[in-house]
Order: sequence, then structure tokens, then C-alpha cells
Amino acid sequence: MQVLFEGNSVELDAKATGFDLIKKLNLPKSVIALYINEKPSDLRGIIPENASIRPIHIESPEGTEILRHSTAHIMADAVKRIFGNNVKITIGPSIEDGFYYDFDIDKPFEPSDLEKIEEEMKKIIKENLPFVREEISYENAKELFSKMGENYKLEIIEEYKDAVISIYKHGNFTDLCRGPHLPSTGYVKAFKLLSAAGAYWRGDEKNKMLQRIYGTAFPTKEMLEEYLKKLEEAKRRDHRRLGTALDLYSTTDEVGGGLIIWHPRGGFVRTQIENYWREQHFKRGYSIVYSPHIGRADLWKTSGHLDFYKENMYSPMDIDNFEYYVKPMNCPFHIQIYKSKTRSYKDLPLRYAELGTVYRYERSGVLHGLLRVRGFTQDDAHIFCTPEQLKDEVMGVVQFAVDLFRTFGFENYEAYLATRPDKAVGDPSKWEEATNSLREAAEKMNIKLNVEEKGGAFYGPKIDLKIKDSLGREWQCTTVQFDFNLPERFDISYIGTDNQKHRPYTVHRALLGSMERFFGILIEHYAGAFPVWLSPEQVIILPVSEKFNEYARKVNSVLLDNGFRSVLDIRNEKLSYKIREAELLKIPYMAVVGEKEASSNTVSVRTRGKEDLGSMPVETFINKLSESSRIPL
RNA sequence: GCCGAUGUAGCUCAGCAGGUAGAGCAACUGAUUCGUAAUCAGUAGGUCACCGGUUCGAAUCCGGUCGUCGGCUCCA
Repeated sequence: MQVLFEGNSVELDAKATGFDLIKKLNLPKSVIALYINEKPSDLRGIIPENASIRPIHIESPEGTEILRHSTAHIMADAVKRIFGNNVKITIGPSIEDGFYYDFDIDKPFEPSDLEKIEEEMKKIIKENLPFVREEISYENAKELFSKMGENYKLEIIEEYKDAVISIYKHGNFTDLCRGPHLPSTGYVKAFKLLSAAGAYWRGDEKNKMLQRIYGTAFPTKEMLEEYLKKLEEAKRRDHRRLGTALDLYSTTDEVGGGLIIWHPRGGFVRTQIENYWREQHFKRGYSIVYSPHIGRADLWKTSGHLDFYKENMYSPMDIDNFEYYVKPMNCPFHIQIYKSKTRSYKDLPLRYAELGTVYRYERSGVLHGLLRVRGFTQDDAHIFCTPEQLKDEVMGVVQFAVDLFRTFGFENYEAYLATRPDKAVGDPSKWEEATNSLREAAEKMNIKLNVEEKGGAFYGPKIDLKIKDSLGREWQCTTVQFDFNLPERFDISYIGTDNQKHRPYTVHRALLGSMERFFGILIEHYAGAFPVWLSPEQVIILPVSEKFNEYARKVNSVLLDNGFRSVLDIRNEKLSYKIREAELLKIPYMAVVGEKEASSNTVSVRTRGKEDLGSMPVETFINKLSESSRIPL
């Protein structure tokens, strides 16, 4: 029979399998599966006549996914072998960077169990058992899995009543599975189990808590090593570790979980960010406003927060027999500013920005360093504009965000458009119009949009930007949200050219997201080594011995006079010790002063991370500092 | 919130099976006056997260509370 392999016709025996094709064409062993008529398939399967075929290499994303999925099966087999029938298997997909498998088991896994399971997996891999696919009917599948007592599988089968149900076996292990899989267990060359954790069946907390084991697998040992190294690197950059080591911020249970205490060094970085932020907002036509931390229940009733957002709000407090709530958002206050007088179309657009501190209830289990907290300062703004102005405003916001990212060292980002969910307020045609404005704005700016259908909030569509940090991880910062809800609820308006009242369009936006979260991202992005303009200290003066303290003081005050953040280390310690400490604090410049420097009015400059720039006159150093401390635009 | 792990000096951690705590670094004092990632010696520092229980006796065992860490959408 004839088949097409990558467009070329190949002659095969009838009932030939993928293996036969590989043999015939002498394909490398890295081919572990095939696209047969665009459907991922096992090598073991029989190829239909006239099939169009492409190889799947193990290193390709699809190939690695198959590898991980097969490794998940091997892990499930190992767990069954060790824990016997006390375990019920559920699902075990490949995920980004690895795989997991969820088990229903009485006793949660302990760290030592993972080692045992890994050992058993190695045995299974050594046995090189073939993965064999079988297609069976719904009834047979039901019988099979009920005999096995795998009731989770039975539940899944119900969803595939009318489809072809496939099972995969290797050795004595059988799993309901769409496939495809590796030819045999021996193809797994590098894997590692990473952690165990609880996870609800189908992710729903009303369901039973299962026990999940996470692991990963790679085509080669080297790739696995590289991945593990990346995990190490992420740990090294962890903002929680650096936050303590660099004395940036802390949390304490005396204050409460998810509440950040900013130390002087962290506070400095924040001040720099905020100052720059304000300056940029003025430049771009925003007004800076301030609003209180609490507001009366009526306000939150009108805004709808008490209807739609109450579970994230803290309990009210009683003030003179009125209920007040701590604010979870700034919008109602900004709307009040808008409402404080009659607005004309000539006033629009109005852009109110505030570094507004809000408090939201987050479940204790999701709190995470600076990234997920209960009290945080949003770099918030609300834009009130006419429908005609909307697109330009959105473009302005997106451009603003992109410019800010660049300043903070983030060159790459992804944009996501979220459209109307099923439950939403506002006229669908207006949604359409607003969504299109967002889309057109992105198009005009040449920004590729990933669309999340029905992903919008109930009150309007939005564009989110996620930045990519130096390790390639994505972090959501910017959100530009259209709002149909609040203008209605607060009944705000402007007088148009026709002398009639019109409803303004309202856009919420945050660029950096929150100061806390963005700071956390920044710490990890720079691994704590902030650029000179953000660094709490820019220079540390290190006298070689106490004899040169006086000269060190002189240099220090010259630098301070020139507006640089310079500190002195005149402790009675050896130079190398002071250098070590300055390096650990990641101070960008170290200025060493000794005999030679004192007599020639120079400093010996060393930069963070070892580079010795040698001696230079203080004037030269000042020029160098001015240059390197400039804010990147 | 749920599952699991965990909470010992400012930091990193030890403390095996219950007998009232220990190291390194940091801090302080002294000596050393030093040239690019840790000089030496000494001193001080902890109601072992908190509350309760078992016990003659609890950092250690049990229960509760709080915090922290890894997870809890990714469809066989």
C-alpha cells in the first residue's frame, strides 16, 4: 500500500505499523509517535492506506508531552504496585514542565514514599514493557473498570459514552487513556518526582481531596538537569528569600498574614518607583487623586460591591451607627470625584490616578509572599471618556504600560483579550463595540492578542498584559477593563454638544498591578540586584583600614552633595570582608580607598559582580555614576 | 477554606526513643590597621509560635489557634 510520509509517497506492506515505517525509512529512534492524518498515534498501531504521516520526535513539544504522559502512567503503575488496591487511580495528564497523577488513597504520600515510587518506576522502565492500545466498547470499558474497582474511571467513561474508548496497558497496568504513548516504558530516559500535594477531584472543593504527585520527564538527562537547575535558580531568586536577605520587607504573624511591612531598603525602591510613576502620569495627562480607606455601606451598595464582591471584603465597622467598609477597590471614590460637579464633553477625557491601598480577603492558603497579599497598593486609574475617545484612551494606556515595562527592564510581554461572559451586565451590542475598540487598539499598535472567550468580568471586557521575567515566567500586571456597570449604578453623565446628558465610558486600569506584587516580580527579575537608579544604595565607600576613614568621609560627602546615594563602611574589618558584605547586599558600586587613593584624590571602583574598574579621579567616578544611574526610557 | 509539611537565638539549621537547649553567621567587647567575596579571641542573646492537655517532668507526646511552605482550572 501507499502512504504519504512528509509529502513523499512510500510503499508499505498491508497492515504495516509505525515500526515498519521507521525501519523502512531508517528514521531515528527519537521518533516515538506519528501524526497519522493529523492525529497523534502510536508507532504500534496499524497504518491505514493512503495515510498522510508526519513523525513526532521526542524533543518536540508534542513528543515531550507524550513522554510525560507515559511517565505518568509508569508512576501510577508504580503506586499501584506499592500500595496495591488501597489506591484508586484518577487522572494523570502532562502539564507545562511535567506531569501529575491524582490518586485516591487513605494515607497521604510522605516524602519518603516518593523515593520508593521512583525506585519502582526505574524497575518498570528497565522492564521495558510495551504500551499497548486497545479500543473497546462503552459496555466493555464499564465492565473492565468496575471489575478493577476503579470508580473514578467509571465516572469518566460516562462522558465518552458515544466515543471510541481506548485503554492502554503496560505489564499488568491498565488505564483509560486517549493516548498516544511511547512504544515502551524503556523510552523514558530521565524523570524525577518533585512533590506531593492534595488536590480536589476535578478541582472542585466540594469533591473528595485526592493525593497528587507532581513529576517531570525529559528526553535526555541533560535536559532534566537543566530544568532542575532552572528550579534552583528560581529558588535563588525567590523574592521571599531575597526580601529577608536584602532587608527589603517582612511579614510577621503579629501583624497578620498577607500584610507587608516595608523596611527602609524596600521602602526606598518603592519610593523611586512611585516617584517615577507620578511623574509619568502627570506627563501623560493624568490627575493624581487621593481617597479614604473606608467608606459607608451605602457607597458599596450603590457600587454593587456588596452584591458581587462581598466575600472578598472585610467585615464592616460601626461608626456612629453607620456601617463602614474598608475599601477593596478605589473606583467608587473616583466616581464621586467625577460626580462632584457637572461635566461637559469638553472636560473629557478625565483621567484620575491613585496609588490606592486596598484590602481584600484572600483565603489563607493562597497567600504568597508579596505576590498574593491581603493589603496592597494598586497603581490604579479611572478614565472617563466619550465613546469616540475610547480607542485612543485604550491605546494610551497600553502604550503607557509597555513604556513602563521597558523602564523596569521587561522587554517581553503577552496580551490577552477577555470577552463577554455568559453572565454579564450591559447591552451585548455595547459589549461588542467596546470589545472591538480594545481589539482595534491592539491591532493598531501591532500587539498580538490572545483571546480568552468569555473571560471578561461581568461588568466589561478587558485587556491584560503579562510580562515575562528573566527566567521566562509570565506575571500579570497590567489590566485595562471596560466598565458598563458603575456609570449606570452611580448614574454619571456629561453634557454633550447636543446639550443632552450622556453616559461616559469608564475604563479601570492598573499598569504595574500593585506595588507589592510588582516589587516581588522586580526582585525576582533582577535577582535582587536592582539597577543603579532603583538601588537603595548606589555606592559604598570602603576604606582599606581605619587610617583612611577621613578620606572616605570626604569622598562620601562629595558623592552625597552630587545627589548620589552613598554609604560608608568604616567598621574595623578587613577590606575583603567589607566587599563580601557589599556584594551580598548587591550594592552596584564599591569605592575602595586606601593610601594610593587618598594621596591622589581618586577612588578604586569595583562593580557589583566582580568587575574591577581600577582607580579613577573622584570626578570621573561621578560622571560614571551620573550616566549609569539615569532612568532608562 | 481543604490536603500535607513546617514553626527552636536577628539569619541558616542541629537537638536521635520526653529529663528544664546547641552550632555557624550576624550583634557586642577587645586585639589586629589590613588592597578586592569571611582576621583572631571573648561576651551576650531563646518563657523552643501561641493556648490547653497527658506526665513527677514536655522543644520533644496529644488537642486547638496562628503563621509559613508545596498544592487544590489545565478533561481518560
